[in-house]
Order: sequence, then C-alpha cells, then structure tokens
Amino acid sequence: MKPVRVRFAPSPTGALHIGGVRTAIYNYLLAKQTNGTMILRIEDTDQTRFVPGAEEYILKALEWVGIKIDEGVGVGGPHAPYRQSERKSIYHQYAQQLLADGNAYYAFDTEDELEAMRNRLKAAGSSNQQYSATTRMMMDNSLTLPESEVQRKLESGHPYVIRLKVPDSEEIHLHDLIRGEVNVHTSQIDDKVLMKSDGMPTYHLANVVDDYLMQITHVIRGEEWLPSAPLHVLLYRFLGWEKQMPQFAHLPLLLKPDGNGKLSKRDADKAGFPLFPLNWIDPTSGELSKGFRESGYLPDALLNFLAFLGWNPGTEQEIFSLQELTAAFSVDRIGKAGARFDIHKAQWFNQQYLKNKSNEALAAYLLAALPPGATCTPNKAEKICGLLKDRVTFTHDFALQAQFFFEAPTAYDQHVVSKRWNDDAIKVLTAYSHALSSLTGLTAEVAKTTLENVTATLGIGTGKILQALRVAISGAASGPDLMVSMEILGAPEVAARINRALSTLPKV
RNA sequence: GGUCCGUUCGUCUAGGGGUUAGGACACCAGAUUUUCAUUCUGGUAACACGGGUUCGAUUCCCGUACGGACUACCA
Repeated sequence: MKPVRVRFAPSPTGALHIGGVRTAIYNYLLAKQTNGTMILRIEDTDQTRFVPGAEEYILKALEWVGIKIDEGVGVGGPHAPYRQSERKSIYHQYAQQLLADGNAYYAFDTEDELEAMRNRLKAAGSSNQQYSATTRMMMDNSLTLPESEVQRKLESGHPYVIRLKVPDSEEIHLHDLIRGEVNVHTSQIDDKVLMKSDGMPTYHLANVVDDYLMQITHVIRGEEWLPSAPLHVLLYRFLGWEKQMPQFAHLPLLLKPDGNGKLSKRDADKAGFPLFPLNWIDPTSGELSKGFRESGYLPDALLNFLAFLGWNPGTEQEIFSLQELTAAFSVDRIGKAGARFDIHKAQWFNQQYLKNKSNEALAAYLLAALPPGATCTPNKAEKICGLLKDRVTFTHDFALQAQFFFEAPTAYDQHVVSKRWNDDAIKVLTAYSHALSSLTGLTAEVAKTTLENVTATLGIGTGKILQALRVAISGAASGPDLMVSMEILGAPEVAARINRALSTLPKV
C-alpha cells in the first residue's frame, strides 16, 4: 500500500475520551504500516467550548499511549499552522470561492427567525424542519434579498453566516471502507452553515479544506460523522477537489458496558473505571476524572485492548505489541457494529502485560509508590516484583502487596490466628526463630531446609504451621511464596517478626 | 418524527449456503500450590424475529423488531 497521510483531529474541549484514543490508534497503525504520516490537527473553531489545558492533555495522552505524531500541533510541518483557529483566512478564501461560484450564499436570519421557521414547518406537519432547498427562498438571505440590500447589510456589519447551497434533488454516493456504499438524497441534507457569524468556519468547511490542503488520503473517524459525510462529498465537488477526495472509514462506536447508548463519563464513574488515558481535572468545576495511567494500567496494554475493540486480526493471537499491531492491522477487518466496553477484558490485558514485563521495568512502579519513610534498593525492588508479578493486575498492586516487606505487621489476621496459632505453631516458631538467629545469609532454600529440620526434630508436620509462620511475618492470611519472602526480608528481620508475634499473640 | 448505520455465547469476536458454529474475557467445577493468586484441565452459554431464494440457510434477498448515530452559527 502506498504511504498514507492520515490525521487525528480532536477538538480541545476537555480530556481526550478513550474512544478518541482508539480512533487515533487506528489512524496511527495505518500510517505506520504504510510508512505514511500521522498528523495531529486541533479543531478549535468553537471558541465557546475551548477548555484551557485540553490541547496539552491531548498531546500528553497520545504520547503516553505510544502514538507518535509525525506532523502537526506540537511538532510542526509543511502545512502549518495545524490549529484551525490560526487558519481563519484560508477558510475565508474558500468560502468566497463557493460564494462566487454560486454554491454558497449569505444568510442573515436571526436565531428567532430560524426558530420560527422550524416551528412553522413542524406545525404544518413537515417531517424535516431544515434550512434547505425547500425553505431557503422563504428566508432572509442573499438568494431572496436584492443585491443592493445584501451589500448594504454586509457593509453595515450586520451579522451573517455563509451557507452551502445544497442541490435540491440528487443522490449522493459515498464509498466507505468499512460500510461499503452509502447513498443519501440531498433532500435530507440541510444548507449547512460553513462560516459562522464570528468569522470562524464550522467543522464541515474547515475539515474539508484542511484535509485537502494537508493532502490527507484516508479519513478515519467516528461513526457520528457518517450522516454528514455526503455533505463533505458535496464540498469536495464544489471546491473542485473530487479527484483528490480522501477515502472514508467510519468507525463503529464504543458503547456503554450495560444497556445501550454510547459510552459516557457517567457510565464509567458508575462502574468505577476510567474513561480517559490520564487524570484530568476540569478547570472550571475542579472535578477529577480518573485516568487509566493513574488507575494502574500500562499504556501498551490499553493500546492492545483498545485496538481489539472493533478490530481483530482474524487469528487467535490476542497479545500484540505495537509493532505486531502495525503489521497485522487492516481497515477491512474493522467491524461495523458498536463495541461494548468491558473493563474486565482491559484488566486481563493489563495482567498479561504486567506478567511479561521485566522485573527491572516493574521495579519502577514499586519504587514510585513506597510507603512513607521506606527505602528500597533497585535490586531488592526487582526481586520483590519478580515474586509478585504473577499476582498483580495493576501497577499499584506491587506497592500494595509488597507493603509487608517494608513495614512489620501491626495486626494479625484473626481468622488464621484463632485457627492456627496453637501449641505446635508456637513450639516450631520459637525453635525456628532461634535457628534463624544463628544464620548469616538467608536464601529461600536455606529458609526451607531450616524450617524442615525444626519441624522434623519436633515431629510436627511443616504444613500445619506454615499459616502461622506467614501470619507472624506478614500479618496476612495469604500472600506470595513464603520462603522467597523470607529471603528478601533477611534472617534477622524474620526472626524479629516471629519473636514479636510470639510475644504479642495469645496462646490458643 | 425523518435520514443513515447496525444486530453470532453475558462481553469482545472468528466463520460463512451443508461446521459438533471456533477462540478470548467473565462465570462455574476440578487439578496443582504451604495460603491467596498464577498455571493447567473441563463446563455452562450465541447466529433477534418473520417471510422468501435454495435440495439445504446462521450465512444471500426483503420485511419486522430492537439498538445506535445524526437531525446546531458543537465538533
């Protein structure tokens, strides 16, 4: 396949939703696979929805997930600027062209007039209350007003918008890479506003102009754009760019985990899982939205999980590195139906990735979340992670489960104590602690043989007292391999903990 | 309401005119394990419905139902 030029074009209205991340991933995979270019364009034409910090968030989030931008906001490139608010004059120029060719017109209608028109049509029983071929001649625009009046209004600074003059009776054909042929009759398309009264373009104009100018070959975006895609086709035609029109691929939506509808922040909060890659604090409300990163997810696991929501390679392999995904990806294996978001699967991916990471890489997560005052050498951290890696689901589980390595237990599991803290246990542990105190180095092997020697001489089964030993050392009823745990703790610490349990725990 | 898009186990999905409809997650059971977890083995569980076409339809066609998106001077 020839190198593609694809773009990811979010608007900076808040944190980047996980669905947006998936869209970015698919774009990126196609770009990398074809040795093409991944472009980041910021669609900030709605000044009223601008949220400070959102753009930085988008950049950081993509970086964390592992998506590198080749061209665009943050890196620059031959088609700069890549922020639409900085390209106003460009859109203006093409709007003028459409006007000159009779494919667009000025409209002066106020909001009230538009409202009145819709109500009138509704009352008349019309199924379609749009500003369109059937209604435009009844409105206040350059098609109905004498030219002198139009000029007067424009010169006097009267607010206006520029609308597309959609042909009244025509079938628009569109080939979508995922859905095949899609046909829409122009009677269903309204005379969309192209330029707003504040001088900014709407998405429709800006998107088409930029995609053309930036030589985009494939538009991969969410399904919510499918209904307006025919409108975009019309724009390409009117602008004379039909031959350069990119290929479209409209992605299925991400659905809420239960019930129906598209995934929203409310659902995520309700089910207790994140919806954004990184933590996000809304600048106006101060409300915190949890990120996948802060919730203990690995970026490559999230990427893998997301890539599989709506796409699959057709084989039974599920764990894919970014490189493998790049090689295996293909647009025609993207499904058509919406995918329900199941956080269990994400957790499973995370667990798999955690297990496959090197102890060295994992140690960083443990070191970053040590209990206050605790110190730990990198070497020890790696050992602990190696011991724990089969038992964790999230990155923060390391610190959680490793806590007893850094803090002696302050409480003991009551259930184990009442069941296992008996005379036999006390006898064995007393002797074991004694044996340990004469040892210099302690390996898991030595810890084990030493214990077996003690139980053998006392004639007590080792298995009978292991739970008591564990509770003395960690306070908990369950945990990682005891012998290795003792090796990491060291003989003096183990002996001290046993002695302390011996002196604090009541005899049964 | 209108337009467009969609519908295989609870979930993500493979498949495709004749299959025991496959895998994964989740769930359940068993095995292993000093515990919990891991791991292993096994199990429950799906072609929305109705008409065609056909020797045969889950697969193709048409309807219906259900779901979703869109229907802004938001993207």
